[in-house]
Amino acid sequence: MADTRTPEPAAKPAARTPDTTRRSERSRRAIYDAALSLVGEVGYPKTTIEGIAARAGVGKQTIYRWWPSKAAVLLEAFLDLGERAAEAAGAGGDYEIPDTGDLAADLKTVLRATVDELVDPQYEAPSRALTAAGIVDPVLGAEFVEKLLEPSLQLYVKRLRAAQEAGDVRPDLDPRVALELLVAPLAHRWLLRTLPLTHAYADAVVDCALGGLTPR
Amino acid sequence: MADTRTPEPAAKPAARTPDTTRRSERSRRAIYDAALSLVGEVGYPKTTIEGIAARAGVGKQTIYRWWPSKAAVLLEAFLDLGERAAEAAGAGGDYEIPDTGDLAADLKTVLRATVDELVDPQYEAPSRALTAAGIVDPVLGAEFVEKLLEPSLQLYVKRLRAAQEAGDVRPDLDPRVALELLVAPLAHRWLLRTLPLTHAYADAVVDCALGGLTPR
Amino acid sequence: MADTRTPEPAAKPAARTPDTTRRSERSRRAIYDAALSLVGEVGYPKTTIEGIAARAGVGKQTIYRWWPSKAAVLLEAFLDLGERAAEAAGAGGDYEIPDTGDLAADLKTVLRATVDELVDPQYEAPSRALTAAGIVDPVLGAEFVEKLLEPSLQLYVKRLRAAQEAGDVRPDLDPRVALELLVAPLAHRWLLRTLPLTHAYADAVVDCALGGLTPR
Amino acid sequence: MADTRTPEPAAKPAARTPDTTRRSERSRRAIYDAALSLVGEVGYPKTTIEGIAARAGVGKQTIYRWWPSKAAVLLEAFLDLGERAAEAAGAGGDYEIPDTGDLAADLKTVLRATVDELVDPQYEAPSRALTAAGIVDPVLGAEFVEKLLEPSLQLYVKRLRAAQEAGDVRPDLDPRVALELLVAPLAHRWLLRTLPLTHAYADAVVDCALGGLTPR
DNA sequence: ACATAATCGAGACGGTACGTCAGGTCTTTTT
DNA sequence: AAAAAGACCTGACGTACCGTCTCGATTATGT
Repeated sequence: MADTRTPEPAAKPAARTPDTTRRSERSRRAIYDAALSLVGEVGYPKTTIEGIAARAGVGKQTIYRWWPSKAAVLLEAFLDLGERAAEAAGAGGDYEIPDTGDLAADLKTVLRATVDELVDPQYEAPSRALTAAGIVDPVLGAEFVEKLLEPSLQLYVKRLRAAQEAGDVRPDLDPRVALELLVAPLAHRWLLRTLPLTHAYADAVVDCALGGLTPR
Repeated sequence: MADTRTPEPAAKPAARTPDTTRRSERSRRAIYDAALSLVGEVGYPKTTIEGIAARAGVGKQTIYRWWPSKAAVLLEAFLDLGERAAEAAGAGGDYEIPDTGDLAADLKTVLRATVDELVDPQYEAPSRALTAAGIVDPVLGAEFVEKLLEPSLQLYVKRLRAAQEAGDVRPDLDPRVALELLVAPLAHRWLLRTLPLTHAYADAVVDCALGGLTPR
Repeated sequence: MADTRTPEPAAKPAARTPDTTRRSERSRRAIYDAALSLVGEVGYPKTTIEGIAARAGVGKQTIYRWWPSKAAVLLEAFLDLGERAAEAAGAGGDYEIPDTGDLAADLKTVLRATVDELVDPQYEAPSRALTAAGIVDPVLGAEFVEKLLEPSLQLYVKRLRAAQEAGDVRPDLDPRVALELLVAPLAHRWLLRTLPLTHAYADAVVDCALGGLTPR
Repeated sequence: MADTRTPEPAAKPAARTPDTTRRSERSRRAIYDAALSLVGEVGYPKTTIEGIAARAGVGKQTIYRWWPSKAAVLLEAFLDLGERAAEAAGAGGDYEIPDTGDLAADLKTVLRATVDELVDPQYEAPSRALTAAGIVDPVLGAEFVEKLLEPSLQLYVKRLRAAQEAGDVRPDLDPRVALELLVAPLAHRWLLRTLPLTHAYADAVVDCALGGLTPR
């Protein structure tokens, strides 16, 4: 969508900018599909560009022409997967955290859904792979955060701001910090597999974060 | 003739167990050093087993004999680094979270130290690499958590239990959940580089987690 | 005490001379057997010193102590095989080409036997391997010729000299040249597999060599 | 061309057939040169595929793609050397044994030339290596004989047939047997280094073979 | 008879080369 | 002009052996 616009008038003289208008949509789709299925089947490290090209019925150069790395392919494929899922599910592209007036309940709803998504076997392999790649490669990591993570986090910022206005959250708090108190524990358990990631845990995190550790 | 008799009652014929007593201490040290320095210099993905062997002045087989993978080498090297640092620093091998009676202050002290360690350039590359490898490879991840992470987390459990007895923390809380409220946000920022990881952030997390998000 | 004296007035200080009297006969036998059987089974190039040691139930060093190379092991093993065969077959260690007075018949008898030996599957693999190794390595080749080939050739020299005295062979001929006219064609066919090596061919060679190519 | 079609309904899935038309002539030449020079310098056993690739400035895979073994590379390199030498020397690609009417003289001419070639240091190392490899490996040996040896031998067959028609050679003789009486002794001395290989020896073999061993 | 010393089995070690796999570039032909 | 195909150089993979070396544990004399 935003894809059709050339993202850069290319400052770099060495930047070989292939003509986006002539790009084969068929190939791109096939590459996305091949990349995701391969990561699911054999894991990220054993997924190779040659393998993706072969399964997609595509020349290697077609991949190298449009993506700088295996991780970049997977990131785009994953974004595309999300978009397609969004299109399929809801008409509107934008999600919101519900605001029923009951902050705790709203947060539990959302975090439970997050738990479900994280443990969904279809998504797990590629998102782990992507996260791990981003941890090691700062450039990829920045893109990962910007395109995939930050939009979701902004939803929390919005909901928490509303809660502050409603008097449900202390007004002096930075919503960025608050949000991380809610989201980071789930991410932690998922990434490091320290303990099982369940709905009960999501509830406990919400209660604990809202009420604080100290007695009242 | 001797071939026909099973020299081992073991089931797995593939289990080649080299003789640990004959192992060369010199080689092991050299491999640890080479692995850590290479990861620091060229990054984890460009660190190769051949490279480690070459820099350590060691045959490749000596690495393959004792470790199953590059990640395993690095994990052990990192553990060894920790041990040596511990030996050098303090006489006793055991650390504790201080207990001055002021829980918030104690936690801030520890989390600030954690921040310092995470951004220490010497440790950053290998620990990122290791964490990322553990995220993708469950076996390695389990080992990483068990040997490196869990011991640290237990210190929080202990300190929080003490705080519960002292009435500084709500007695109904699971210390594991509480601890993650404190630790996970730091890990989150460090791993995903969403926002800068500072002492101020550590303090904010402690205040926020102890006091809770809702007004009192 | 014996250690302090240099066991050899030799120039080479590196000359490690193991004590032959303490040598293990069991090991030597086992090494011979292992070497011959391995060459028969997997061929000469895939026969390794480690493999011989393993099959013989012997340490690698025991081989390196007594032989300079794989080829040397095999050569000795082959010589030993010949000796044992000789001991088993005839009482006397010395062979002779029969002298019935009929030179052609005597030569045919011997050359037919040679054909049989060359195509014997048990001997073929090791002797091909040995010959090939000697072709490439002059030192080994010299030993091969001296210990294995030359003794046989001397039998022809003797028989041909007798034939010259009896007036059956032209007196001006060099027996060395004459002998090669008889033996080399067989060796040629065997080594290069140009055409089948048969009794009929042995007979043809004898007739042709004795009578000459030109009409009489 | 027929190569590119046929995706193959064939049974063998292992049959990887690279596209000959896209082959790099530069690489092939470089590999031939590197192989021959290395064999000349360090000998056949110490010539490695890695070494050939390095000297030729070629990837190892480029060798493995087109040849099954080190020996096969050398064989082709040697054949190519012969072809180039032939092109350089004479216009016509075909050689003949001269027919001056004096069979003995003609044979001596050719066999002396053969002697010269065999002791030529440039050719000696690779041809010994090739011969030895062919002795041990029947497949290679067959190719060696067919492509390198047999064409030369056919020249003898032709000359000997002519001699038979001219009445210089007994008409009942098989030219294949006769030819081996002439050629094999030279090969024997060359391969096994029993005695020096000289022009005088070539002459003696011719005289002896033509006249026969028995007195006339 | 027993201490002495070399050989023995075993196998870890620093290396070299193997044959394979994939990366990323380049070229050729097809669409 | 991009795409499918795939040959090419590069370099790492993990394995197999090389020949050296160090370990106890046998032997096997030679005082």
